[in-house]
Amino acid sequence: MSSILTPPAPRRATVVTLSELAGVAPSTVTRALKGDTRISKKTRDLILGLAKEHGYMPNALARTLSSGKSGLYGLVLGSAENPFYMELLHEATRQAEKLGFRLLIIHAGGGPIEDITAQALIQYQVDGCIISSAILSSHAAEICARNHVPLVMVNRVALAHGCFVTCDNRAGGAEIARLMIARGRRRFGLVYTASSSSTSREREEGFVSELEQAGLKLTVRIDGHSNYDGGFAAGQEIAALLAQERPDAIFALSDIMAMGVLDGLRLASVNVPEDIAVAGFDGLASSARPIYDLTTIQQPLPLMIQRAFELLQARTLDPSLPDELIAMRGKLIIRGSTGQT
Amino acid sequence: MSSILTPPAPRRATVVTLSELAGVAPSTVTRALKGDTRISKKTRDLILGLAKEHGYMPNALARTLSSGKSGLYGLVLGSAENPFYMELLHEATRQAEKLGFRLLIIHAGGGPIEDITAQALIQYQVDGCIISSAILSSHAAEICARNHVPLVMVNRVALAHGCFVTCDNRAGGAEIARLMIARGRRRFGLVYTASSSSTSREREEGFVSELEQAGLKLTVRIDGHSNYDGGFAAGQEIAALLAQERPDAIFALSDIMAMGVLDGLRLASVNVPEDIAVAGFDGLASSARPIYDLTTIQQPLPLMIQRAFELLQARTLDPSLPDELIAMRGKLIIRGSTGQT
DNA sequence: AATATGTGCGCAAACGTTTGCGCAAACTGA
DNA sequence: TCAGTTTGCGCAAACGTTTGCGCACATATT
Repeated sequence: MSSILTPPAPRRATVVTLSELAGVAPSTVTRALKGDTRISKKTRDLILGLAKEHGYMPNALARTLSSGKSGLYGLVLGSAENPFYMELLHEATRQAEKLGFRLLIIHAGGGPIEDITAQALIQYQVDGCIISSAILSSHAAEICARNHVPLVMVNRVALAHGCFVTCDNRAGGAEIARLMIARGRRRFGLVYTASSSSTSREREEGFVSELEQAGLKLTVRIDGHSNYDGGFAAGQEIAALLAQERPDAIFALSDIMAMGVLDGLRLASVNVPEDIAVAGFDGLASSARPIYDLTTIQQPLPLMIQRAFELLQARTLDPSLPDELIAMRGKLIIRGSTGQT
Repeated sequence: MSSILTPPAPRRATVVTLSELAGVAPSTVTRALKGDTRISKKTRDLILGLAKEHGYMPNALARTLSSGKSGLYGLVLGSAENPFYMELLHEATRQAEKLGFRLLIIHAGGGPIEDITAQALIQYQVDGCIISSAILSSHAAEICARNHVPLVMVNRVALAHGCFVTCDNRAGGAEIARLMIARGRRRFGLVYTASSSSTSREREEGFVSELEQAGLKLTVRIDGHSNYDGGFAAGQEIAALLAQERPDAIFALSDIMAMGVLDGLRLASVNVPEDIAVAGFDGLASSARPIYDLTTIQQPLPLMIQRAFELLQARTLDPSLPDELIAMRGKLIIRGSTGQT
C-alpha cells in the first residue's frame, strides 16, 4: 500500500464511458466504432473522435464473451533443440499479426500435451490451434473435438480429428534418393527417428522405395533420435566403419540430425562430399551455412502456415466442414554436401 | 451448412447450468468450486460431482472480466536466428505452466514493437509482460505505463518504465578477460554488436576494463551484427590478417556470433585454440557441441525467468511497487575453445 | 422466552461488449 | 392528409463468472 494516498487511477475508456460522453447508448458506440452506417456519419465521427481522444482500446475478453470470437490461436511447439520450430513460431507470429490474431503458447517442448494444457484451449476460447509437434492424448483430443476447437497439425499427421498441412514427405525422400543415385552413389545410409511420427516414416518410405526401384537398398540405418547429438553420434558411428563398408550417401530425416552427422564426420576427418554425400530435410536457415552447405528438401513453411490459418478460419465459420489433409511439395535445394554436378 | 439437420451441440457446462442442476444459486457454485467453506461440505461435494460429470471448465475470459486477472502473460521474443530466445521461450513456457499461466506471443523477431502490438497487452488484459528483445516505442511504453501493465525486461535494460532481470554482463566480460590473460593470451579481438543495447555495451565494458587493468587493450574490433553470419564474416576477416597481426584471443559478445567466428576460422584453417582462443556469452546448449567446445558465460536462465515472474506477480498485487533491476552473475564454463589449463 | 451469534446460503449488480428487436421521427408518393 | 417506407437510433438481455452485502434459520446464552 502506498504510504502517500493517491487517488485511484482513472479507469480506462470503455464503450459505456464513451456513450456517456457522447450522450448516446452503448450499442450506438459499438456500432459507430464498427462503422455501421445505420449510425449517422455525424454521430460516428463524434464517437470516433472521443475514442481517439480518450485512448479507447476495446477489451478483447469482453468482446469474446459477447461475440464468441477471441482472436486467439493456440500454438504447440516441439523441441527447443530443433530450430525448425523457432522458424515456424516466427512465421506463425508474423502471419497472425497480419491477420489481427494473437498466438497463445499451449505447449513447448517434448512430451504429450497434458489434459490441463489442452483445457486451456477451451478456457481461453481460442479460435483454433496449430500443432507442430507433440501428441494430444486421446482424452485431450476428445475435449477439443467435443468443444469444437478447430485443430491443424503442421508438419505431421497424428490426430483422429483435425486438419493437416504437411510437406509431401515421400516425394521429398524420393527426390533425395534420385539425386544421390544421379550423383553415382551406391551405398546408402539412413539416419532416422524411431518415433511413431508420420513425418519420419514417410520420408524414409519415399527414400527407400526410390532406391528399390533402382535395384538399390539401405546398408546402414541408425537412430538419430531427432536431435543434433543423435545425428552427431550417428556420424561418428558411420565414420568408424571400414571405408569399404561405409555408405557413400547418407540421408538424415531432418536438417538438425544432418548437421550433427556432418559435424561427426568432420571431426573424424571423413570428407564430405568426396567420401560421403549427406542430405537432410526441412530447409533450416542454418543448413545454408558454409560449414554445412547442406543439400536438403526445403519445406514451404510460409505457405503451410497460411493454409493452416485458412483451414482454421474456415472451420470457425463452419464447424461442420470435413477435415482436410494438404500435402505440399518441398523444394530440393542442392548444395555442396552432395557434391556438384 | 450440414445437409442433414442436426440439433445444435449442447452448450458446455457453465456455472449457471451447474447451478440449475444442483438447485442452488450460481454464486454458490462458484464458491463451491473454489472450496469456500462457507458452503457446506454436502453442497460442495454435490457441485464438484456435477462439475466433473459434465466436464465443466471455467471460462477464463469471463473470469477475467469479473476478477480482473487473466492468467495471461505477454512474451516478446527476439530474432529467430538466435537459439537463446528459443531456450528462453521454453523455460518461460515451462515455468508459466507450473504457475498455471499462459503465454501470449506479443512479438517475435527484429524491429520495434508496434503500437498496435503493444495494445494487445491491454486488450487481452495480460497480467504482465516479459520482454527479451525488441524495443517498445516510447508511445507503446506510455500505453503500458498508463494502463499499469507490469513489464520485465529479461537480458537487457532499455525501458523508462519496468523491471529488469539481466545477467551481470560486466562481470561476465571481465571473467572472460581474466581467463584469456591467465592462459597467456596478449592480443585481443572483440566481435561486438553495433546496437544500442545495454547487453553488448556492458559485456564489452567488462572485458575491456579488465584488459586495461592488466595493461592490455583490444587490437581488433569487428561488428558481428548479432548473428551467426556476422560472426562467420568476422572469423574470416580475422583469419585473413597476417598471423603476427592476428589477435590470439577473441571474445564474441554472444554465443551465436562466437559459433560463427569458430566456423569462419575453421574453414580458413586457423586452429582453435592453438592459434586463437575464442569465447562467447550466453551459454547456449549448442555451445557444448564437440565441434564448438566453446568457452562461455552461461546465463542463469531458469532463475532469471523465475525472478521475472516473481517481479510481475508482485506488481499485479501491488502496482505501486518501485521498479527493480536484478543482475545475476553468470557462470564461466571453460571448454576447449580457450585451451586447457 | 428473548436476545445474540453462527451457519449456510442467495440476491443483485458488475465486469465490457454485442446484437436482435423494435420504436419514433422523417420522408415519400398517392 | 394519410399510409407505407426509411432512417437513426435505443432497450434489454446476453455472454460467464465473481463478490459485497445481507437474509433466514439454527444454536447458544442469559
